[in-house]
Amino acid sequence: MVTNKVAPAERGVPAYKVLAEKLRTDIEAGVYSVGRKMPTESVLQSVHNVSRHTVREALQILLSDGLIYRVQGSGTYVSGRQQDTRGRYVRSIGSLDEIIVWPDTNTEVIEPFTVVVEPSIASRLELPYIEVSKATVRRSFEGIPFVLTRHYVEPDLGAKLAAEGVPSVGEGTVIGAAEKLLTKPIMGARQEITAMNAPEYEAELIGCQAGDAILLIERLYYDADGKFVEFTSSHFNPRRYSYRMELRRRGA
Amino acid sequence: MVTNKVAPAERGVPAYKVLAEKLRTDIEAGVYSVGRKMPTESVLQSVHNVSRHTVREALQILLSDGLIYRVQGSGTYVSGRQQDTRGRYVRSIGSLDEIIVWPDTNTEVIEPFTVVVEPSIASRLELPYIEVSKATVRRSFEGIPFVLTRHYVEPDLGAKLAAEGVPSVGEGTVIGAAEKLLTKPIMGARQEITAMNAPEYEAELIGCQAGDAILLIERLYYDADGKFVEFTSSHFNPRRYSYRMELRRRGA
DNA sequence: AAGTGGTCTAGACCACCAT
DNA sequence: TGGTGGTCTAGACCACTTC
Repeated sequence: MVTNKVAPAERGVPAYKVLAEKLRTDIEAGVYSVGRKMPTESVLQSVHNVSRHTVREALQILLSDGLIYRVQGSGTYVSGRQQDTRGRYVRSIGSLDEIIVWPDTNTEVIEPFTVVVEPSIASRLELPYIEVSKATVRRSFEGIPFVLTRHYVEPDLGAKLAAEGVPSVGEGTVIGAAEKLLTKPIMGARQEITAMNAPEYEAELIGCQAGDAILLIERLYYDADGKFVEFTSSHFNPRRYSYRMELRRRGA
Repeated sequence: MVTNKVAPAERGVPAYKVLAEKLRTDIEAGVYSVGRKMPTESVLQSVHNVSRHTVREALQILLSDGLIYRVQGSGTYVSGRQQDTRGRYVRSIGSLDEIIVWPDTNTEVIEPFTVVVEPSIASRLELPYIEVSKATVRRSFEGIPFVLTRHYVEPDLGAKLAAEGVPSVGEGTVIGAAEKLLTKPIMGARQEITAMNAPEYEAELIGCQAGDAILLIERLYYDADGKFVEFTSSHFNPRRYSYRMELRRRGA
């Protein structure tokens, strides 16, 4: 019975993650220069004393992060790409983690959580009734408002959030606060992006004219059980906000 | 020497991809209802007569597509959502691979690749001169046009693509054709989404009125070396197209 | 306690690239 | 032809959920 269970190098952290972190650090430190070859799987295997499978799991992480690319029969190469930003409030969003924190912006409460009757929203959250808790907030960047967001949660959760003073002026997000009150972690969100002509109410709050084209982004957050936790509907002024994301190659 | 090499079920297609496709079809056909449990790894293993590793590779694909989610100790669940695909062409895009193929739509060439002088575009592609090759196409879904796209590549590449009859009527994408002419693979794209009021020319071609809010999506594709290969600018009619994506938790 | 997904090992054959 | 990454098997222990 061969069962060499190699103890993870750190408490509770899987070996492949430890290895991936090490390689990531090496790449960012320039140990393997851009466009050049990385060590082969075989080498990594013996150097770090793990199985090939573990090596491949580590490389898979770097691959899906776009740090490396691989060519069958040839080798593994460092790929690297720079970043840039300026002007408008540009956010690069590729995963949920980047939404839960929303740095450098301020929240302004237009309307705290109160129960309203909105069957279509309740149905989106798959609630067995027609009431939901709704709050409206506005976010600003450098003092200039750029988005109006309506948050919808089930009434119970809305009451708890309201009791904690959420949404609150300053930093933090509603979904971030909601997660702390839940047993299951937020697992993901389904997002839909479209354009619409600004209604008067929204236009005034985000600093544009009625009829101007604005971005509408709707998100449905769900927890690990697949239960929907929050629905948000955000109206963005496109001159003050740009939705940017990086698309990466997956497997092949 | 145990070496049961199970022949892939199809010509050259790996077993895990075949299995993933099968499961995807089943999910979309509603064989496993939303929010309910999928078969366990152990069951899939024996039913499809493959190793557990192969099963996990297949499930990994569905996981990264957001079709399923998994809870340790509990099981695998379908996270799919019913689509309200009435008339609109709804796409769910999470990775580059889903862009390179664009099923069920038709391409119409408005203008083939020709060299034009556009300094701002050339600069976006980081070309050392001000000329670029430009082509304009329109895509339709079920016979109804919904997007007008301008493609920009460096003049050399544009000439080669033109010689191959790209863009062409029918299926296939420009970036897909371009990749075949390159030495390095397409690695990713930087994408920016915003809204604008439709100019007259675009409005007419995508079936809306001038001034209507439309979606503008710009993409800058780059290869494994980080070299920019193509820039595209697409104007979508939001009533006929919806940009949908799944945001997932990364590390946790 | 039983069952599920998460991690890991050892070893094999294959497809492809470089020489 | 030898080396590299791609695919696959068999089996093991672990962490966690569920009963």
